[in-house]
Amino acid sequence: MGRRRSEIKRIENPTQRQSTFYKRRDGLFKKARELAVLCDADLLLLLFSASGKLYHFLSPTVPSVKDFVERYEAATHTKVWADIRQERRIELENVANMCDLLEKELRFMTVDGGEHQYTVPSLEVLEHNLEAAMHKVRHEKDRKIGGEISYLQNIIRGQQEERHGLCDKIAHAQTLKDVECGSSSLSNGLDLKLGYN
Amino acid sequence: MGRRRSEIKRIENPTQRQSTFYKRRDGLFKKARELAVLCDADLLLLLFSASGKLYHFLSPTVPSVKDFVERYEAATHTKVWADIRQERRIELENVANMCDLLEKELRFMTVDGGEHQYTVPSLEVLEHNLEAAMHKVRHEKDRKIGGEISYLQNIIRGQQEERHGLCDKIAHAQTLKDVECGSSSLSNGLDLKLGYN
DNA sequence: AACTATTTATAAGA
DNA sequence: TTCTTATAAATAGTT
Repeated sequence: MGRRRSEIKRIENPTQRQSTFYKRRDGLFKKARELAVLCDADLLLLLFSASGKLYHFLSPTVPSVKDFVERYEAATHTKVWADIRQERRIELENVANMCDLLEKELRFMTVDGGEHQYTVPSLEVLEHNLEAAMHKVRHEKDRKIGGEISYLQNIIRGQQEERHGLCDKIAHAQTLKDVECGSSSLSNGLDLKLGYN
Repeated sequence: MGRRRSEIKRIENPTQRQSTFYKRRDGLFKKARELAVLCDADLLLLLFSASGKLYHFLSPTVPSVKDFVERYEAATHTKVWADIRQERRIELENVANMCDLLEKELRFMTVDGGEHQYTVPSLEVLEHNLEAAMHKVRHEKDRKIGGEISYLQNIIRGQQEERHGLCDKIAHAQTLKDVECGSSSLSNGLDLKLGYN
């Protein structure tokens, strides 16, 4: 519909192609809207220009692209996102299984009841592991307690030293006092220097 | 474009609506295809009739609906499936975290090294748990071994009884033989009846 | 973007 | 449905 009949093949002239794109794009969207309204149909139209620009139309009755594609999935039984979901599901199951295993093992090791379905050899492995763990825990505890004790001992030692120092000072002060009281005051400064430096 | 100018509003007559739907659907798809070819554009057109029937068109350059919607996502920054992915990711993370926790705890309990970041009280709890678990494992082992022993004992007992029976029978047979050889054959039947019933 | 000459789409009718 | 056809609408080439 125009001045001349046009073949349906790619328009090589970029200016002409762009012009035609605008006109026909508007026409297409208009037709899409009209169809939706006139015939009570739902439609989604996504359009990328050659330059990558996006134009889209969604009939007003449809809330979102997601809902629409889900409807499409349901209609075609062609699960658009099935692979992603599948991947995720498998990944999740693997982790969950691992988790279950660990939890089961752990539950047996702690106090709550578990199913008594262990064989004697596996129980012996468990016993061995527990014994090893016990030693480890005890060692760790001792180390920690040891550390705390030596920390406290250090504090005490420090305090004792401090106290010693104080005692000495007090003792010295006492001596000075005694000296001061019982002798001449001439040799005071000298005495201090000799005895405490 | 027809015999008369038509308003763009829902066609109430179902027959007419259906007819118009067919015509305009064909027109729309034709226009879509032409636009794609003439202007080198990519487009996706999903259409549901009022009765729920699906018609779709995907420009030949685009391999799938999924790819197209992904392109749409990239263009709009409107993550169509973001929420699903998010949900899954969170779910997965939760399980993985739980798994890590359990594994860490378990690793400490078994032989390999872990980070020594436990406090003394938590080590005492661990020690207590391990002791409890140890008792449980030992008890379970004993129970199993006990069970197997008594099972074997039963078998032995059975075999012993069987052997006893056989011995008796042999002894009896011997007796019979002795009697048969050393006495008259008159009282044979009576002897048997009295002694072994 | 606006203007037409033309082509194309389609409403109504068969 | 599908075809026909009168007419409305779209648009190619042009300005």
